[in-house]
Amino acid sequence: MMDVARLAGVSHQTVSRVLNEHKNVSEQTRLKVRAAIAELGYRPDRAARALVTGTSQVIGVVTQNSSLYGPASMLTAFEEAAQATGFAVNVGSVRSLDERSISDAVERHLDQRVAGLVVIAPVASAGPALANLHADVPLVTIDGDPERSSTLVTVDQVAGARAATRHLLAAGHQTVWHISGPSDWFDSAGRVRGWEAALQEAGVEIPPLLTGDWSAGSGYRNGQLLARLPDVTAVFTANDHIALGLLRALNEHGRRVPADVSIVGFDDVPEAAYFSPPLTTVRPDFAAVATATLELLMTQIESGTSRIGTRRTIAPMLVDRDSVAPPRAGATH
Amino acid sequence: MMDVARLAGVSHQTVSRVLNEHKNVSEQTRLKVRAAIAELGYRPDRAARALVTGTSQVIGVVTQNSSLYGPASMLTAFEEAAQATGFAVNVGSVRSLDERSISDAVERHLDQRVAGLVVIAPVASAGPALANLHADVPLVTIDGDPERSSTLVTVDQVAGARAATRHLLAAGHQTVWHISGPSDWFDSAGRVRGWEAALQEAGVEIPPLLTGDWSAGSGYRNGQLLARLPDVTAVFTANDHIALGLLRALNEHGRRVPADVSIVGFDDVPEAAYFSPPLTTVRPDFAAVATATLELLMTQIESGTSRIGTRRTIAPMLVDRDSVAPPRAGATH
DNA sequence: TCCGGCAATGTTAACGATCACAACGGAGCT
DNA sequence: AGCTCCGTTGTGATCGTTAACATTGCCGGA
Repeated sequence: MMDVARLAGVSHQTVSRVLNEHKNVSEQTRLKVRAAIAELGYRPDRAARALVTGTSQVIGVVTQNSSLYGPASMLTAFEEAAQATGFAVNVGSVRSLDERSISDAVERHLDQRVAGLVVIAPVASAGPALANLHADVPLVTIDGDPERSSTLVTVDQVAGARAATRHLLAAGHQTVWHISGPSDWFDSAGRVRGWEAALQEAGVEIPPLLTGDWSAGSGYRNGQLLARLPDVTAVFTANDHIALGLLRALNEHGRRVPADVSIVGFDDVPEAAYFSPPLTTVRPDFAAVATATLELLMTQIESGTSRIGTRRTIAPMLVDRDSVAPPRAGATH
Repeated sequence: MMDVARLAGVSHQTVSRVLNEHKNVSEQTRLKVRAAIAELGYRPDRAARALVTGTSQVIGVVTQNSSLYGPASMLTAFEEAAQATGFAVNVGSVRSLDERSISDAVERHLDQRVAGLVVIAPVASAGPALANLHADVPLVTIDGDPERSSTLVTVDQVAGARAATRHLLAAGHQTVWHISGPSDWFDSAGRVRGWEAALQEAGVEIPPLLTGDWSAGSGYRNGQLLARLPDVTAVFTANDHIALGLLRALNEHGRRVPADVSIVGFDDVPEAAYFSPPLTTVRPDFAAVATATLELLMTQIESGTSRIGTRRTIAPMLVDRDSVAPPRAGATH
């Protein structure tokens, strides 16, 4: 930095001012300094800056290391968004989402003096870990606990599930079954509530809930059961992979989709359009989640305030493909 | 740090020595210092350390932002491995893998003074970007250019493809068709070579190559073609998603898998076991790739040397499921 | 006894930026 | 003319750590 200053014939402080785009620098010296910077190929040392300002240009993201489609998509979307603002993204993945693991990951990030923290915390156990966070770091939670998190961005699971269920009902089905995600996930709980709400609104019987774990395997296992119940003509699954497993189970039992059973999934994974048949599903807008998250985080970082109680909800969208059809006349009841 | 020193009744330098596990510190003072650290909840400032040592405890990873299964899996696997060694991981994703984008991402990481760099660079265009890297940062390339990269970890695509092709041949098929990935990917090229080699070794006709782009859609489109060719009884696809699209195309044309056509995929995505039928595929060991990468990188970081010309190849494994069967007697020729 | 050597500890000076404050000079007002 | 104000620039001090070197005290050998 001294070299740049010398070459430009100014003081190091003026160089710093140019770097930080201070207003009170004359156009002339600004140009001189920029020229010197370019000539020497100088780049400011982030560490030195972090040392004196007490904050870095890094955002920490805590997520689970599984390659679940939702969290993974959010991570990349967020990373891309953050890049545009000049912030770097530090990932700290945790193997399981228990309180201890999350606390550890958060601590690691705090160690690194991150400017802000994004926690993708879809399960209840993440709540306490964040509540005990003494430090006043800007923090935004994605898919976190609606009861606890002060700043939260979330996909509107209830609306998505309701749309999926209504879509099946509208096709003429008596009722709709549901294979849910793990019960401790908020996403899962929200989808269950939306499903129930839609059935209730339609004044229709609510079938027993089947529970999965997001995996195709759990869809397959629950499908073994559903395939044996002739009553079942419509199923809403908590995600597309469960739907894939279900598809296979129905296949094996000779029940055709959508002729015998209609299915709606959730997530719209890229392959969903190539299931057999192409899957009607609900698409959450992960890019919008990422953008909203970044926006809220930046507001906190810039204002110096932490934990503004803001909530942002992103509405998902039903993608209609070929896995839904009216029930066969007189098939049930 | 001064506070800790005062409380322990030593100098700040001694505290630093304890922190860095220097040898010449008496057991007694070490304990005193540790106690003081614990009591005050002190944690060293990474930025200050980075400033004086000139290096951080951060590893930068450059990858593409698409959610392709392979790269995404490697990223999480690597992140987890790095965590164990106390290193943080900074992701810099790029939208496309052209030279410019990669250079930019690398520059961003260099700005952050990363201790080492991992580039997941599966396409040829990444080569020049890395070659022009003036700085002497420890660097490991994953799936990079075998001709250029000095330190490289890679899945043995050729071996995997050869195993897949042989498996189909062993089932009794006359020959094996192939739908490849994008032609500028090394992974893709390797799988094509392995496929060709296996056919050649068997002294069997090599059918024309079909080209896809990793997506299920490309599998479907190529499948439209293959489904019309009665000769086709065995197909090896460059990944599982292409296989899924192919499966649907065959389905639509009334060709059954594996009765009429046998398929082998690549990647073993978690859902592959629940395709209809469950997909026989080749599983690369992403965790092993991550471990090897970290190991090579750490060697470079610790020794201070950069770019040791080491190459590590990870052998994949064939996972046999239900998408392969012998051809029907007298089906062809 | 004296001295070299070594282990344990302390002292001072960096590292490279920003911040707080001071200094300068020209414009505009009384 | 003299004063204030403000835009522009420069001058230390400072952030929290490690590196380099200095110091102390004890041990063992000549």
